[in-house]
Amino acid sequence: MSKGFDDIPFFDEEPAPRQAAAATGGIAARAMAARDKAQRPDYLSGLNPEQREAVEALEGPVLVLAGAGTGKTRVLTTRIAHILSTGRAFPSQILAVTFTNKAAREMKERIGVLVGHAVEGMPWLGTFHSIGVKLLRRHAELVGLRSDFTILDTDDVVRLIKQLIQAEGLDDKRWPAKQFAGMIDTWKNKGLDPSQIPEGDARAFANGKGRELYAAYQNRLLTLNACDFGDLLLHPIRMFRANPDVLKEYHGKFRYILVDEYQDTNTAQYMWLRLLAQRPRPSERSASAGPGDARQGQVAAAPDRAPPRSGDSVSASKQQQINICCVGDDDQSIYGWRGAEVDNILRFEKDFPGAKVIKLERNYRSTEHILGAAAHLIAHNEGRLGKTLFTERTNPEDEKVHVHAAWDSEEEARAVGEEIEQLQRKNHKLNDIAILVRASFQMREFEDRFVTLGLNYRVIGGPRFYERMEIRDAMAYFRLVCQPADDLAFERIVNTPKRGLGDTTVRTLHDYARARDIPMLAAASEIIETDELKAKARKSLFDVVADFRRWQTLLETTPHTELAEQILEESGYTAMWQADKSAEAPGRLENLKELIRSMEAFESMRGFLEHVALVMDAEQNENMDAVSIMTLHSAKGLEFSTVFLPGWEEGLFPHQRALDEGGRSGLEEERRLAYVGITRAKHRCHIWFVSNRRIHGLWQSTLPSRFLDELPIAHVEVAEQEASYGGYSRGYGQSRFDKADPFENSYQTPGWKRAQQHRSEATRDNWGTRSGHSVERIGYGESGPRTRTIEGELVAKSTTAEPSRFNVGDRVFHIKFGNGNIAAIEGNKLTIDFDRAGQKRVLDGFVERA
DNA sequence: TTCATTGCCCTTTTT
DNA sequence: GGGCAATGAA
Repeated sequence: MSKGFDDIPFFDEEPAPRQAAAATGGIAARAMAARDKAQRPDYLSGLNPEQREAVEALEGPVLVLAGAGTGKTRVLTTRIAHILSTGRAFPSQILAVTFTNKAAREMKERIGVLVGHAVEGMPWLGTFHSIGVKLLRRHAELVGLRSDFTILDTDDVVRLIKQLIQAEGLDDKRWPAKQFAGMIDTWKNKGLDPSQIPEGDARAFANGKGRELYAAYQNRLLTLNACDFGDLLLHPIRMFRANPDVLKEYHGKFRYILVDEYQDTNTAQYMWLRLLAQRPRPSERSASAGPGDARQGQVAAAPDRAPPRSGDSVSASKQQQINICCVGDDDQSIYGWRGAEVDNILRFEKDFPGAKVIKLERNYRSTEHILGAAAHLIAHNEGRLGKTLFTERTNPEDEKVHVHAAWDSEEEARAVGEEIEQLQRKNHKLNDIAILVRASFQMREFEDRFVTLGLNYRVIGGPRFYERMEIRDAMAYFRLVCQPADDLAFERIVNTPKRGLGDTTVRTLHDYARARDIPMLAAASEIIETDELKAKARKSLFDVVADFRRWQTLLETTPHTELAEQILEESGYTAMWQADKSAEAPGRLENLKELIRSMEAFESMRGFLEHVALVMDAEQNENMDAVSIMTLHSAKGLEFSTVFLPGWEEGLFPHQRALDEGGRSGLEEERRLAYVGITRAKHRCHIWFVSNRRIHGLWQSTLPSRFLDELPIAHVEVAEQEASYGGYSRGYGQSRFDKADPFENSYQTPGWKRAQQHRSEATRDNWGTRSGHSVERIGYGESGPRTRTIEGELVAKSTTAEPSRFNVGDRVFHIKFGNGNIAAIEGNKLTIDFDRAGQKRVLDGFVERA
């Protein structure tokens, strides 16, 4: 974020009079408002005072800082309902943006419940991208597109960039297209045109040709009449800047702007919102020439494509205020790595002078232990707006947050599995249970275990339906029928199924098309009239062209699902998979059927294609009772009765790369992620760490996460686990937890001191960013689950220690698993075949001779 | 064109 | 260690 941004006034120095909004609603509206004041409508009655304030503060900018589980969505939806039912705006005058389709869908449903039919008329409720598409379809020509432009997904983009890299005569090995796609994405998140990217960035790629390559990419997109996801935001920004009259039209249109998850907005989204929420000063010349923009130095009108901007000053007649309301939680900002600017939320009051800030701190989700743990953890972050969640529901029965240690990830998975089975026996629904991991590779172990146990699970956020090869192939056919200029689609399927149109043919065709500046399909229909291709290829291509011509004519006459089926049939695509005898072929055919089925819900093939471009996920069956396994990132916004948080180890969580690349702020984002994880839990939260984890195929001894140190002892209980605390020799029957202070004395033992030393050395060596860290460790040494974490670490070292006092075959007793025979010994780790509990790995400190 | 070998990556992910 | 993608040989 550039400096000097702060002092750019967001609104006119003198905001329009507040009553303006109500006045435009007319007398009826005012009367309705008055009536509503007198007798509160139902929908307001269930709100707490802060929520109500957030709902009723309809005029002027509002920032709602909504902590986890404080009824954020409720406030948003009720606010919209309130605006509508008090007659302050028509549904079409409300702009409500979310980040995900899921959030948009949910909002729509919930507003529907509150106000009934009116939601149908809320055309501007959607994701940033879907609203961007809507704007662009209307004004495509202003940015050099036609309104039937296609939206490319990341896969298309990478393929396209690869072509460009090769066209530049560069080595596509040395300069991976994927990497460059990522760079473009980053630039676009920041709202940067090719001319505006930092010199260093531009030089870093493709022998210094980064900027040229980016520009070439943008040109290619225009030729293809296509957009990538970033363009869905940037084109509208360009369009508004270059066409103040169009912007003015929308200023007149949107009375109320609502933004969900404001902490996740990136710079481009911020600029987009700013344009829409800001009314230009009367004296100000066209928007793109404003001093603010010059200083910002970001998106300018595309010089060669955009029409000349009018020099007219904007006539700012007396207009009603645009009322923006942003809802978010700075503590849940976890998408910094993909361009989100927490700053946007931290800076809100400066951006929107006179903004009302409302904090929602009353939590309706979690027990006080869970909240206490989460709050204490997140308090270690600096630069927060500072909220403290509280709950009024206290229950002595509530469990503390559990911290468990395990020897390795396998044991971790096994123990979690057991715990889930126990919950299941107590009639807990699996749907209420989630395992939230830091990185997706952690999922595998749990999946394996659950398969063995026969425990239902669902992985959320895996490879998506629309990303599957067969679906993308089929979609490419449909796209090409609807949009003959879609060269990427053409190249994808021209030889799928195999038609003998290999690289050489496609290359020839490609060159032909480029030379004449026409789409490849058009080039194909020309080239088959010439003798540039060999007879065989020409015949094949002739058939392809004929097919597409036929399908295009059918587009208007045949029902789209029927046509889709026909296309897959006639192209030989279905036949291709039918002939395939590999294991996944039947599944793919099934997916294709599913694809056709899902088209039924749409009016036309075009409508369907648009949906798929924007909504990459397909609904999955929620009917099954199953444990959810997902990453912490995808868990945001969800809640579960019981949450397992495995893998709290240094290097994994916080992730090493976050520390290396993000430094202090990287660490803080990791901590927010931990906060998000804990606050997903309603009743039970189990945190795990292991002593050994396999990373990149190598077993590594790991240290417990520093986040464990940052949990408050008052709300945390370190669970007694059969393994992993092996060095911890204490008699059975006298639990540590029988004592008032379970950690009594333990931090004075030589073992603890040794471990602490080891630990601080390790951390000093590995993390320069930790220099100031000891300050953060509240209560280190006096309280906190230090002992156990340390013991867990000691175990890792103790494997090579003295020989075990047991021998293979010994009969032993374990307090939890009962009697068994030792099957194997590795250091102090025993593998024991228990009579009743089966084979377990246990540390020898926990068994005695039977 | 297909299969096999080799090499490379390995945090998080929406649209 | 393993999965995937690209390359090279048959």
